[in-house]
This record gives sequence, C-alpha cells and structure tokens, in this order.
Amino acid sequence: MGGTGAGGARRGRRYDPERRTRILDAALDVIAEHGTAGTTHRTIAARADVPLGSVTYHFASLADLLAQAFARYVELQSATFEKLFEDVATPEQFVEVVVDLVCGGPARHRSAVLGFELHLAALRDPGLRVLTQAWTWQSRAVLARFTGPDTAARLDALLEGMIMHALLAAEPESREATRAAIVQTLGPAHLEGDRHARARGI
Amino acid sequence: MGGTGAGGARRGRRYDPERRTRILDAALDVIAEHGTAGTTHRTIAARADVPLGSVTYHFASLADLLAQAFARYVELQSATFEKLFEDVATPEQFVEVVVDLVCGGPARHRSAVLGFELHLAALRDPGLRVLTQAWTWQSRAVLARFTGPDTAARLDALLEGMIMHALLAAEPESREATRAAIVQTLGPAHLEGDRHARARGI
Amino acid sequence: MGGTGAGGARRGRRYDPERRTRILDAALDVIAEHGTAGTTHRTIAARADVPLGSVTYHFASLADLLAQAFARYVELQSATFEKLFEDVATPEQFVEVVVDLVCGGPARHRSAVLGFELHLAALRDPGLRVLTQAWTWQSRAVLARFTGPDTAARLDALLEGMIMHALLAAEPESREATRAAIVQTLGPAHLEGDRHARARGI
Amino acid sequence: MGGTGAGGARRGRRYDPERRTRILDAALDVIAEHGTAGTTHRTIAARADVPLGSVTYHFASLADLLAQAFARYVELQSATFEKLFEDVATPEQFVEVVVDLVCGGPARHRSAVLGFELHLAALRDPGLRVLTQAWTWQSRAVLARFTGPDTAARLDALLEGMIMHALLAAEPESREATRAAIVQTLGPAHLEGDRHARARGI
DNA sequence: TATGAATGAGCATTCATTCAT
DNA sequence: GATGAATGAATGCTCATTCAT
Repeated sequence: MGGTGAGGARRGRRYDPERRTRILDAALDVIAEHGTAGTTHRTIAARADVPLGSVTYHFASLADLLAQAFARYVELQSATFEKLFEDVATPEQFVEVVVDLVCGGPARHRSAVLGFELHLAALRDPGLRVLTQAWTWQSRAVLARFTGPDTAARLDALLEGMIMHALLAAEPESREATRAAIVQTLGPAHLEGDRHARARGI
Repeated sequence: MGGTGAGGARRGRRYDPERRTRILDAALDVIAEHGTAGTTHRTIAARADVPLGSVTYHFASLADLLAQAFARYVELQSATFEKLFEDVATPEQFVEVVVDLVCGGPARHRSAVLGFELHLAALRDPGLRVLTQAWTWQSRAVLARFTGPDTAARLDALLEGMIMHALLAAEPESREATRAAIVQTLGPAHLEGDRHARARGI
Repeated sequence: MGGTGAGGARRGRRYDPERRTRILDAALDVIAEHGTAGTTHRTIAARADVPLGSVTYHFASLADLLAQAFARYVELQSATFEKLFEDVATPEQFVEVVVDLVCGGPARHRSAVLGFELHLAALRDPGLRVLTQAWTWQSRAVLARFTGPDTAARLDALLEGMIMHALLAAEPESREATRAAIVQTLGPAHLEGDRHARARGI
Repeated sequence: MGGTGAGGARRGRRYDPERRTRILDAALDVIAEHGTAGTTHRTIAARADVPLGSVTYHFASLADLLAQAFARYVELQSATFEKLFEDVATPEQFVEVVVDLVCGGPARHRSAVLGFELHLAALRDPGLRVLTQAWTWQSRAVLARFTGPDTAARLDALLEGMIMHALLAAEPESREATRAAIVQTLGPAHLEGDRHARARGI
C-alpha cells in the first residue's frame, strides 16, 4: 500500500545514531541480492526496517547513497583483506589464504558479487573510480608484502578473473587447479622463501 | 517526445527483414553505453531508429531481447576472437596479439564493457550462464591451441582481470608491464618454441 | 515470437468456409472465460486456432465481432430454449424444466455467464439492445405458451435473478426452494391444469 | 495530455485527508459510466481531479482499488436500502417503496448499473463474492422484516431481474404491471395484513 | 529532526488496427 | 483472398524526489 513498507516495531526508533550505517549496510545487502539496478529507496528502506523518508532524509540522492555504500564496502573489505593476511608467516600459508579467497564458497559470495557490482558501476560512473582505485592499490599493497609489487599486480588481476569464473562456473574448479595457477603466477622463486623473507623484512 | 520518438524518414520502412538483427545490434550499443540497467525498450528503439512498438513486437520481453542480444554478442565475439589468432605463427606473435587484447584502447572498449555486462547479468540471471560458459570454453579452446589447456585457463582469467583493471585505471598500464605479466603466465617454456611447435602440430 | 500465437497444423487451412463461424464460437468461449473486457483479437485467434490476421480480416472491428458473436449466442440460445420446452406436456414437466434451468450446474454455467455478459454489454452499447430485446421477447413467448403473457414476464425476471444468485452463491440453493419460488410465481392455478390446457390449445 | 491530466488549480492540494475516499467515489462514477472494463487509473484520476500518481499511490493495484470501490458501494447502498424502508408502516407502503425501486428512473440508474457491474465482476473474481453475498444477505434481511425469509429471497431475485429488464427495455414497464408482479410474488396473504403484523411484531 | 503523502516522468507491455505482400 | 509484420496509443505500475507537517 501507500509507502508504509516495512512493518514491525519501528515506533520509538527516534534518535537512532547508527541509522545511517544501518541504511548503508542494508543497501549493500540489496545490491548483492538484486543488483545495483534493482536497488531502490524503497527496497533499502524495507531491508533496513526504516521509513522511506528516512532514506531520502539521510542521503541527498540515490546515487549518493550508493556511492557511500560502496565506499563503506571498500573500507570494510580492505580491513577484512588486511586481516586475512595478518597471521600469514610462510609462503605456504600465503598460498593457502589466496586459494581460500578464490574457492571460498558462499561465504565469500556476497562480497565477491559486491566487488563486481562496484567495478561495473565505476565503469559507468567515473566518480566511483576513486573507490576502485583505492581498493586496487590497497589489495596490491597487501599482496606485495609477500610477492613484490609486479607479481602483486599480476596476482590481483588473476584473482579477479578467477573469482568471476568461480562465481559463474557450473561446477567449482578444484582447489588443486586453483593453487597451481596461483603458484605459477607467483613464480618459482616464491616457495624458495627468499622473496618471502624479504617480505617479512618490510 | 510523445511516442513519435526517433526522427527520420521512417514512413514506408515496412517489411524490413533485418529489423530483428538491427534491434539486437542497437541493444548491444545501448548496453555498452548505458549499462544493462539503462537499457530500455525506448532507448533501443531510438538507437535502432524504429518505433517503440517494433521492439516489443519482435521480442516477447525485455529480458528476452537482452538474452538474444548477449547471445549475438557471444557469437560475434567468438568469431572475432578466433580470427584474431588465425594468422598467428610464432610465440612472439601470439604474445603480441594477447597484449593487444588488453591494451587495445577504445577500439576494444565496447566489446570489453559488453563482456563484463554479460558477466554481471549472468550473475543475476542463471539462464544467461549458458552464454558465459560457452564463451569461456571457446576462448580457452582458442588460447589452448598455443598454450595447452591449463595455461589457457590461467591466461583467460588473467586477461579478464587485466582488462577490467585497464578499463578502470586512471592511466593505462604500459605495454611492457602487460607483456611481462602475460609472458610470466605463459611460463618460461613458451618462448623457447617447443610448446608452440607442439601447438602447431595439433 | 511476435504474434505467431497458436501453433499446430494450420497449414493448408485455406478455403475454410466455416472459419467465420469458428471465430464467433471461439469468441463466445473467450467471453465466457475471460469476460468481454478480456476478449481480444489475439485471444480469439488463439482459441480458434486461426492466424491473427484472419480475425481482423473477417470482421471489421472487434466491436463488430463481439456484436456478431452475441447475435450468434442469442440465436443458438433461443433455439436451445425452444427445444428445452418442446416435449413438455404437463404443468409438472414445465416446472421441472424451469427448475433445471436455474439449478443446472456447470453445464449451464457458460450460457448463463454469456447471458449476463450480453446484458452488461448492452447496458453500455445501445446497439446491442436489439439482441437483448429479441431474446427477452423470445423467452417470454416460449414461457407464455405455458403461463400466459403476464406470468411469463414475471417468471422471466425471476429466473434472471435466481440464475445470477445461483452463479454467485457460495452453495447452491436446494431444488426444493427453487421449485417453491417458481411455483409461487406461476400462481396457484397453474398446477390445476386449466391454464395449461389453454396453453396447449394455442 | 502528457501527464498533466485534469486541469484546475491543483497546486497546493497536498495533504488531502479525504483523497482516498474521493478516489473511490470517482471510481464508482467511472464504473457506472464506462463499465468496469473502461475503468482505468487515468480515467479515475481525471474524474477525481487528482494526478495519476496519486491513484497508484493510494491503492496497491487497480484490482485492489476496484474491490475497495465496490466495498464502498455495498456499504453505502446497504445504508440507503435500509433507510428506504425505515418509515414503512403498512403493507401498501412497502409495496410502493419496492415498486419505486424498480421504476425509479434515472435517479436509480447509477446504483442499479453499479450493482450489475459488481455482480459481473464477482463472477470473474471470486474475491469479490464476499461483497455480493453480504449485500444479498443484507437486502434479504431488510425485506424479510416485511415478508418472511422465503418470500424475501424470491422478491430479491425478482427485483434483480426486473431492474435489469427495466434498464434494458426500450420503454419502461408501467408501474401497474410492476406492482402486480410484486404483489403476486408477495402472495395473497401480504395485503391482508397478518403477515405484516407479524413483521411489525419483531 | 523525521516522515509519509504527493507527484510527474518513465517503463514494460498489450493491443486494435493498418497494410504490403 | 489471407496473413503477419508493423505501429501508435494506451495501460498498469514503479520510483526518485519534493515538501508540508
């Protein structure tokens, strides 16, 4: 009916300091589920369990909201990425974490889809490229600590392609094949440890 | 406005046997320009210079039209891809053609964008995955003639990622860096010719 | 796609002298099923297993087609009505036939619905009133042979209302209640036979 | 044309608390005039002198709007019907009021047409039958106060048929003929007063 | 500050009808 | 004669955004 939208105990939610954040997270959920195109004020409001007016009140426009949602995604994702490699001590561990990144099933589905949605959106809206570029740099920087800058760039691209293929493939690639591709890209020197030693030295 | 839509001498254009194809090509243009989300019956009709009713007459739904447009894209793109490698005789030529693929500026922009739009669309609509899978297999098959199947799969993923990065990068990667990444993925044996010789033997 | 509509062995159906009639009958089917409003050239064509162009070719307009279909309905229905009472010899038989008319389950559903659709259509389109009036006169004439003209008119109206209620009622009225209402409307003299004897004398 | 739709000083009409009701009444006007089939969001909006978006804002779908309009009709009509018989004290008055119901010219035209439109609509949409059934029960209850339940049901059906015939007839039936039919259906006892006396006793 | 009523632009889709073949 | 491609006008509906409260 007329815009009532989400039901539930919304009464008394005034003074909700985290409302903005909650809307952004809801927006990311909706984007992951319905695509950027299927993301509307109304869907977001319903997902966040917030009145429609609240969404338009806190964000100047839908484009603005999406941009901020993607910014939040990059921020959260970067932190997650960073943390993934925090405890990596050996080249073998590094490879395993990277393999997990590609093979990591439905757990990583949401973030992978969001990543591609962001890339596509940035293709159309140059204003979003600061986000994709920041994200790329940050990813490469993390990887570079273990591989050096050139290999990091290559690995980053390879991962991008492999993750997309993994999302679309009828049946998942085997971990072994994935590992082989990664190891090959890292180059023969990687597992000999010297490069890794240098990385730890940084 | 008001239904007349596209201008031009459209009177008497009846019985246009290639209209369907023209609409599909127009749809691909529009997708490349405005994204799948921005692709509407009206935009397509204007681009194809046909009345709105003509677009809905020839295709049962917009989703159907998009699916057929993407199918046409895969078909055309596969043929183009095939032809690109037709005259490749040496490993060096192979590498150059692949580097062109990544660096190939605005000329390749349209088809690259369309490829990613298709990937994203397939992520949302499983019915489109027959297209992405067919396309992936075909690409790998072409590459595999020069690299063997495993390396082909890796190279394919790497190219996917590099092309996306190239599309989004503020300034294009140098051809040298691109070539280095590719050569590294092909493996040291590639340029020594034996692998290529084997490929030619197939 | 695009208007092909009905499938099947339509090839070679040229020179189909009954096509007009078949289209009209299909139209009546569609009206009964989807209502006058839901009746389109395309639905009719599909139902009649005839190309779309054939429907517009044989009838100047949809309104014209509907008018002719309703005319056919009145014609067929009048004949059926006539025949229903053909073998009625006693007042008791007369009452039973009339009760059947009201209680006659799904068998009579189609014709009853069509009757009301025609009434409603005639309310909007005065051109159709020649049909409803002819139908009313004919029905009354048949009934009057057993009841006299005044009672026939009353009975006709009563039947109209009872049939509509029967169509809409959650559970059907009992035959007994229906019979009682009819008998009461016929008047006490009816079953005494003298009136009926007079009717047979006509 | 082009979205502006109805003319008039509509600027500043915001916050119109009775808008919903006004739209429903406009819908009933339109149904009476153009039939359920000819009732569109746009016609209703024009009739209610509200923008198109307002109609779709307040009602989830056109079917929903029509259902609510018909519900309002039944409600209003039931009240009117009730009031018609409020001051009836004698059997003679009762008969006159009922005769008025059938013969009541253009004044009753709108409500009669709406009644039949509702019946037809309920034939197609079972969801509307709660309305027709409620309406039937209520009508019978009012009549039964003067006639007893069985006669009330018969009279209700007779009235339904007579009103439809009156709407479609080229020239109106005479009051006398109408009265005769009603009196005959009420049965000989009615005007003798005993039945009515019983009714008053309730 | 927060909200939901309000609105105009736009969209996918249907369809009666026209017309070249 | 018959057909199906073609078309423009409508239709139901969605939605970003504005704004009175």
